[in-house]
Amino acid sequence: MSVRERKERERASRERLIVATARELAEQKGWDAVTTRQLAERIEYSQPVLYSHFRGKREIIGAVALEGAAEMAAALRAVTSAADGPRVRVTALARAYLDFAERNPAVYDAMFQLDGGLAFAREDTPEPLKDAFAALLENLGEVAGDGVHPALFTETFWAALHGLATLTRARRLPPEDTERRVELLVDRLVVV
Amino acid sequence: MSVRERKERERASRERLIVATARELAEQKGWDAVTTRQLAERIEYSQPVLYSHFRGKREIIGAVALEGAAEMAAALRAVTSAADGPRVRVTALARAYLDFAERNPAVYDAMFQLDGGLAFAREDTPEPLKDAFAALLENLGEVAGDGVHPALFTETFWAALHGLATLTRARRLPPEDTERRVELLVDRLVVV
DNA sequence: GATTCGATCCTAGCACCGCTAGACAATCAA
DNA sequence: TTGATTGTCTAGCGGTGCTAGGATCGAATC
Repeated sequence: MSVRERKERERASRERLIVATARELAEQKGWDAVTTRQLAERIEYSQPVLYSHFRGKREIIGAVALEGAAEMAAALRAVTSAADGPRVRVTALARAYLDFAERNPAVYDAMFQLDGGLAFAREDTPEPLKDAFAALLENLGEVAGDGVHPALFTETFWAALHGLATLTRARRLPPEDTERRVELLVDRLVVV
Repeated sequence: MSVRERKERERASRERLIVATARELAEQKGWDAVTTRQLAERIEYSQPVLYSHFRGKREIIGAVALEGAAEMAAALRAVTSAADGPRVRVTALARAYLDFAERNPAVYDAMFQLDGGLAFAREDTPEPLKDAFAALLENLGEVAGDGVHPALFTETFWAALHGLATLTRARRLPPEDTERRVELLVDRLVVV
């Protein structure tokens, strides 16, 4: 059975290569440049190989999104665990969120802008997505204020961050004042 | 010169037809279905005719975006002028904004998600876009609170609305609680 | 009224896209 | 060694945005 196992390992390894390469290509040249042909050439296999791992391009985007969600959750927890006081934590959280979006625009798009075929806010939502939301909830729930449901507050705060991230990157908002917008958001929304 | 003028009128009329048809098609079947072939067939001309009016698909999206911006500005002013008291006005504004986004998803995408080749937040920004932002600023500036720049406040509030609109439509947020999220946003952000 | 000539529009085609059928080669079991 | 199975590739389908070049048509001139 060891031969079979080796093959399975190799196959899993190639799948990771596909996802990593798609991500890399997307960050370098944008998702438009992530064509099945380009991707196949970069991994040095033919196009149909991609379809033996994923149903199509959509699923590849979804895989990148899941990878990104796990990273984002880790990044958020890293900064919030190092901050003490709810107010300081939330500020750090907001900055880390926007920082992640800015540093990984393609991954962020895969998560929240593109269609990766993933289900959000449901029971069958993939674990990494649930966990990323949980990372937000952990820090935002405690500053929701009396009578405001923690999840609802988290959703609203998240939406505001998402709006800042996307409008800024789409050049709809000038990037200079991002920090002041974050401060305003935290000042007004957070109840300490 | 009357012949020339008639031709110019017809040409302008055809241009409006292209934009209106693109918008209609986008709302019916999504922007992916707005291909130059589909569009050409619907207006009953050949593909190259499109390129005698617009540089390419991007510019057509841009034209739809401008049309949408003018409409949105009008819609926002319509509801805010009928509401008295800053607080009530802002609530009405927020609802009208999200309502516009929900009723005209393709137009909203053209304005804020897709690349229509338009410049935002600059001197050379097209007038309809400036005016749509102005419609927000008119109502939001007065509730920014002391020491907070009206434009900065408007940008932040807008970003929050944009986040709600896009995450909800992309099924990242459950649609049921939209109203409560808006209330929370207005409650916390607005200073009366 | 016939004829030129320029504007206008269409046919045909380019290089690319996502995706897949079917041929082929490599590997395994008997 | 043979036969079946698995894996991968080549080639191709119908689609995309966009454009070159020829046909057509109508206005202006003789």
